[in-house]
Amino acid sequence: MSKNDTAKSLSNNQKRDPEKRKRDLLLAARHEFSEHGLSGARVDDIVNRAGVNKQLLYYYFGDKETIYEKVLEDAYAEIRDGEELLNLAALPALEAMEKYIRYNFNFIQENRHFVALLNDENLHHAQHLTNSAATIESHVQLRKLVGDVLDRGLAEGIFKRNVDPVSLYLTISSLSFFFFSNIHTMSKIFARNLSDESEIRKRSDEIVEIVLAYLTTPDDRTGLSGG
Amino acid sequence: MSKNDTAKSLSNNQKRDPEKRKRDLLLAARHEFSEHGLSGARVDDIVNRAGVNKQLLYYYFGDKETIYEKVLEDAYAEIRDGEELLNLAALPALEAMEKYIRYNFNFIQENRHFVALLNDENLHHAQHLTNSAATIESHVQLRKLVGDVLDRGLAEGIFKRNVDPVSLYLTISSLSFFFFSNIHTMSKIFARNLSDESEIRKRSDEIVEIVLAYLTTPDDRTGLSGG
Amino acid sequence: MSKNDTAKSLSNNQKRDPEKRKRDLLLAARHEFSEHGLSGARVDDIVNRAGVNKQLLYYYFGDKETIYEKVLEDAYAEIRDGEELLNLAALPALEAMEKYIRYNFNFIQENRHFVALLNDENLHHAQHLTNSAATIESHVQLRKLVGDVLDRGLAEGIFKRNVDPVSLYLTISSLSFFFFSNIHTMSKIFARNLSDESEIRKRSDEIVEIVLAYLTTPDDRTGLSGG
Amino acid sequence: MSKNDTAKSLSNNQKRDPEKRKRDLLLAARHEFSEHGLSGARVDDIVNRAGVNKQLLYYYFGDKETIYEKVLEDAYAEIRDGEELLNLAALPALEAMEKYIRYNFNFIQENRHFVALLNDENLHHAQHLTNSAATIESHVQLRKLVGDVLDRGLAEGIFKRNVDPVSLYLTISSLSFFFFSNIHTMSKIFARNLSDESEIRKRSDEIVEIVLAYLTTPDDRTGLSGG
DNA sequence: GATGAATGAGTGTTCATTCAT
DNA sequence: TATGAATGAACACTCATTCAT
Repeated sequence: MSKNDTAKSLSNNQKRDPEKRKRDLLLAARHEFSEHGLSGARVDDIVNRAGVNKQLLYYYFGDKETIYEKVLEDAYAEIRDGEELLNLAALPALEAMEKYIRYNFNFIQENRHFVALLNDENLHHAQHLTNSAATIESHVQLRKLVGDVLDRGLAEGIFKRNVDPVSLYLTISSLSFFFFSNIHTMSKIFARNLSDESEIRKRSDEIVEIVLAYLTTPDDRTGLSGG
Repeated sequence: MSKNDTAKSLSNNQKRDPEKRKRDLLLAARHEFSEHGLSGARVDDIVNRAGVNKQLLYYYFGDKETIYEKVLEDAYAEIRDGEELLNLAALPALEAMEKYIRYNFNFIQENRHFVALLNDENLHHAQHLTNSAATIESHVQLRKLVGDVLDRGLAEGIFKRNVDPVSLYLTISSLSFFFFSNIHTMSKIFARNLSDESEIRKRSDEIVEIVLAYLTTPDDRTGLSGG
Repeated sequence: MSKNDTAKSLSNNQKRDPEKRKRDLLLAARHEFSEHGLSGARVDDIVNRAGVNKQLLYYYFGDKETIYEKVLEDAYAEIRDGEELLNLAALPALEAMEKYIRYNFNFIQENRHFVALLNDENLHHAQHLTNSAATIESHVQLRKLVGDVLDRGLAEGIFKRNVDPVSLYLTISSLSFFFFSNIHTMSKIFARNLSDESEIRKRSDEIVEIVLAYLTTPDDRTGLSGG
Repeated sequence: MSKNDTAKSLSNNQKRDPEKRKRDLLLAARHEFSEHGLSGARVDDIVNRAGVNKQLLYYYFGDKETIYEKVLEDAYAEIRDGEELLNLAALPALEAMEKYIRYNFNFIQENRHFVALLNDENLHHAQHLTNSAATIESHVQLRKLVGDVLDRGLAEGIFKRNVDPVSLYLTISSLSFFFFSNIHTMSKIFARNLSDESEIRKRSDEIVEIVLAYLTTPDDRTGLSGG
C-alpha cells in the first residue's frame, strides 16, 4: 500500500477535487459576506464553513477582497443568466413585462444574499465591481431585453412613449429590491411582519400594478404634475 | 485679562460643554457608521473626528453599539421631524402628495448617511432599532400623514381606491431610497453617472410621475394584470 | 430658605458626616480587596459600594494602594483588639491555651476577608504592611500573651519545654488559617464540602487536640523522630 | 552546508517546535500567575518571558483564563507525581510518615509558585480547578497513600485511632503551606526573617514533631480538652 | 468637602495574512 | 496542493487617576 493510497483512502474526494473546494469556498464566502458585509465577514468563518484549511483560501484567491469580488461577480452572473432564459420575445408586451417584473422580484426573494451583497458593495462605492467584459456585456443585454419589450408595447399601442429602459429597470428593481432590502426596519417601525408569505405575495402584485399603471398611462395624462 | 484667563475661558467653553461634546461624538459617529457600517467603523476614528478623548465615548455611551443605536434613532427622528413641517393639509391632495414625494426624495439626497445607516441596520435584522416611544409614535404619525392625503384624494375623486398608506409609503421610499442606495453599482453597470445633478433631477421627476400615475389610475383600469 | 437649607434637606446625614463616609469607603474597600485582591479590585466598585463619589476616595486616601494599606492595618488591629479581651490570665494554662486557639479559629471564621487580605499581601511580599508603632507594639503584646500561657503551663508541669511562642503562634495560625484559606480547593479535590458547619466544628476540635497533644507531649518522648 | 541551511536548521529547531513553545508559555505563565495572581498577571509579560508572539498564546490556549487553568492543573500533577515516587510502603509507619511530611514541606519550599497559585485559586473559589479525571484520580491515590501509612501505624501499635486521612493531610499541609504562604507577613510582624535557611530547617523539624506527637498520642490521653 | 467631566496608558483579544514544509 | 504554525497591527474596551469648579 503506497503512501498515496493511504492518503486517498479517507478523504479522496476532497483532496483530489480542487474545483469543488473552490466552489465550497465561494459558497461559504457568499454566505459570510451577505450575512456580515465585507468588513464584518471573517476569513476564519469562511474556511470553517467551507471545511478547508485557511491557507487554501489565500492560495486560491490571494486575499479577502479578491474572493469578495469573485462572489459579487458570480451573483451578478446568476441574475443575468436567469433573464436570458425568460424568453420574453414569445409573449405580448404586457405579459412579457409582467413576467420580467415577477422574475426580478422572485430572484431577489430567492437570493436574499444578493441584496446584502449589493448594499455592501454600494457602501464601498462599487469599487470591487470589476469591469469585466462579461459584466459589461451582460448589462448591454439587459438594456436590450427591457428595451425590446418597451418597443413592442409601444408598437402595440399600450405603453406610453419616451420610457428609458434603464429608468424602467431602475423602477422595477427599486420596488423589488427595497422591499427585501429594508424588510427588517420597515417591519419594525410599522409593527407589521413583512416577511410573512402573504405580505410578500401582496407586495409582488402591487409592484406589478404600479409598474404597469405607469407604463400604460395614456400619453395625454402624462405630466400631470408640475415637476 | 491675563493670559491665564484667556486660555482658561477659551478652553472652558470648548472642553466643559458636555452636551456639545456628546453632539460632536454623535455627528462623528454618524459619519463613521454611514461610511463603514457598524463593523467597519472604528471607535478611534470616531473620537478623532470628534476631537475628544476616546474614553469619553465610553463614558457617555457605554460602547460602540450603543452609540450606533443612538445615531440610528436620531436619523429617524430627523426625517420624521421634517415631515411634520410639511403642512400638507393646506394643499390639495395631488399637490400634497407630490410635495411629500419630493420631500422624501430630497431628504435622502441631502442625508446620504441615512441610506447607509438603514442598509447596515437591515444587515443586522434591525436589532438595534430601539422601540422607543418616540420612534413608535413618529411612525403612527407618518401613517396618518400619508393616510390623510390619500383620503382627501379619494374624496376629491382623483385617487384610486384601496391604497394602503403603508404600501404607498413603501412605494415612495423604494423609488427614492433605492436610487441613492444603489447609485454606485447602477452607475457602474450601466456606465452612466447617476450622481450627476441632471440625472438626479430627472429621476426625481420620474418618481413623482410613477407614483401619481399609479394613484390616479382610474379604478376601472386597475387590475389589468393577471397578478 | 437658604441655599444651604436646600442642600441639607435631602442628604444631610451623608454630606455632613465625613467620618462616616471614610468608614463607608474603608468597609467597601475591605470587601472589594478581600474578594478580588489588590490588582483585581476596582476603584469604581469600591466607591459604588460605598455610595460616594469617586474623587472622594482620592481626596481621603490619595490612591488605591494607600486605602489598601489602611484596610490591612485595620484588619490586624481588629484581631489584636480581640485578643486583649480574652483575659487568659484568669484561666489555668490548658484552658487558657484552648481558649486562645478557639478565639484564633473563630476570628478567622468570622472575618473571612482577613484571609484573602493576608494572602494577597503575602503575594506582594508584605510590602504594604506598614511598620507603624501600633502594629509593632500589638505583636509584642501577642508574643507576650502566648508566652505567658506557655510559661504558666510549664510551671504547672503540663506543657513541654522549649516551645518558642512565635513558633507556637505559627502552628496555631497555620492550622486555623489554612483551613479557611484553602477551603475551596480542598473541598474540590477531596469532593467534600468543608464549608459545612459540621466540618468546621469538627476541624476546630481537631486543631485544639493537635496543639494540645503537642504541648503536653512528655519531654522524654519529644524528638522521637530523627529529624 | 550553506548559510541558509545553518540559519534555517537553527531557526527551525527553535521556532518549529510547537510542544516546546507550549511548554515555554506554560512555564512563563506559571511564573507570572504565581507572582501576580490571575488578575494581576499580564498576557504581554507572559509572552515576553516565553519569547513568543502574543497571538501564539491565544492560538494554543484560547484565552488568559484557560492557560491559567492549565498551569494550575500542571502544578497539582507535579506534587502528586512526586508522591508516587516516595515508595512509602517500604518503610515502617513512623519513618514513612516523617518522609511524607518532609516531602510535602520540601515540595512547597522548592515550588513556591504553588503557594501563590493555590491562594489565588481559592480567591476565585476554586472555579478554575477542572475536575479532570486525572485530578480526581490523583487525589483518590493521595487519600489512599496517607491512609495506608495510618493503617500500618495503627497495626504497629504506635498511631492513635480514628485519624481521618483527609484531616491528617489537612494538618500536614496547613503546617507546611502556611509557613511559606504567610512567610512575608509573619517575618514582618515578628521582625524575624523566616526566610533564613536556618529558620526553614527549624520549622521543618517542628512540623514533623507536631504531627508525630499528635499521631502518637496514647489513645487514653486523647480528648484531654473539653472540645 | 464634594462632584461630574475628562484623560493617557494600558489590556485582553482579534484579524488578515505569511511562513515553512 | 495542502497544512499547522506563526506574526504584526489593530481593536474595542478598561483602569486608576486628575481636572475644574
